[in-house]
Amino acid sequence: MITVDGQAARVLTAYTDLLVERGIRGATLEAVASRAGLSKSGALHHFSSVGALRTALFVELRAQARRDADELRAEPETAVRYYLVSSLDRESELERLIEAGYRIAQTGDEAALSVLRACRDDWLEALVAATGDESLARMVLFVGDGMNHNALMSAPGGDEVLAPAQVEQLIATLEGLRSGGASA
Amino acid sequence: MITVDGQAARVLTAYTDLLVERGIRGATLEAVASRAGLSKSGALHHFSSVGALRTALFVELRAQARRDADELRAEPETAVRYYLVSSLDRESELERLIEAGYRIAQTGDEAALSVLRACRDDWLEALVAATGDESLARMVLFVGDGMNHNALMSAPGGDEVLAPAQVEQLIATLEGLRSGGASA
DNA sequence: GTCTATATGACGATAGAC
DNA sequence: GTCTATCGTCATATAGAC
Repeated sequence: MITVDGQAARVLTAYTDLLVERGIRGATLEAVASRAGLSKSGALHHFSSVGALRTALFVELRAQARRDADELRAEPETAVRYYLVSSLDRESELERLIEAGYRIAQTGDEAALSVLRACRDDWLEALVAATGDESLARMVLFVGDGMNHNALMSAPGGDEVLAPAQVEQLIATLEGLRSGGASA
Repeated sequence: MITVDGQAARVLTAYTDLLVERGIRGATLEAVASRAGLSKSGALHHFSSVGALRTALFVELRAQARRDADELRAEPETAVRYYLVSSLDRESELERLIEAGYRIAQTGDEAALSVLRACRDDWLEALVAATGDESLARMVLFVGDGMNHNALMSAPGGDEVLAPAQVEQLIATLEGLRSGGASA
């Protein structure tokens, strides 16, 4: 967490984790407070309402997404691989924030949708800058979202849809489009 | 609706629509009943509980997905285009059912996840059969999911991320991988 | 800062009249 | 089949003690 400190960060982390692990219905104020080791009122001392907690999550997500897009730009050669591989890293704080934001967005929350759109635009721009090919950048973005979407619905301990070798194959195919120019 | 008739179908349609338009929080029994022109008890006469309503939605989704996969197999030449274009059709009943199922799945509902996985497996198998290329089939699946994901978070009346020309470009690129074999 | 206790409101479900 | 009325539960938020 880079936008909040101390106990507030613990509450925000608990909120994010519960959204990811149990969905909107499981991320109640009581559950969040309990995971952070506080009572409901204790948690509400740090964020004046559940709405304020959501807003804090959006700010954090936006900040981390910007950083991530900057890293993509800094290493244009490995940008495609980096974007796809990190999309699949279910342990990273950024991926957890994205997923949490997405869950909130699915209740119809306009602010969440707006933040997610802004993040996507950051990544698309960074991928365009890194590859110099808008069509390829869009495809990488979509494949990443698609892989992500599928990872989110995999069975708890079940077989992965996407074995490491298959991820490599996807990356190779997309990298092949890069110089080949078979697309545009 | 092919698995239910009459008033029950109206209730199920109302439930699906509300899930899509307002998310889990907006799809309450009262809202569903009201949209179907009934009181809560009136709606509960057709589905004994909200859980039964969910189950009916899963059955309907599964049935329509199977049909759709069969159509993919029946026309292997146009399967890739068909899959991608229909993924973007936000008005189709099947796409609305998928989205509704996905919203339920995000609350942690295991039955919903299981149905969505089954549908995805149907489509993947059908795309493999149609293209004869497992790697390409997976990529088409992911791109479709990614486009879908992005369409879901577009602003109400805002600019689309994906202009028709860009969709055509994506389809052309993926079709190009089909015979070219640059991937496998 | 953190707690307990409580007010207020929404939701799902049932009872019983028509 | 459909309604009105009501109960039980759970969520957010506030009041006030420590």
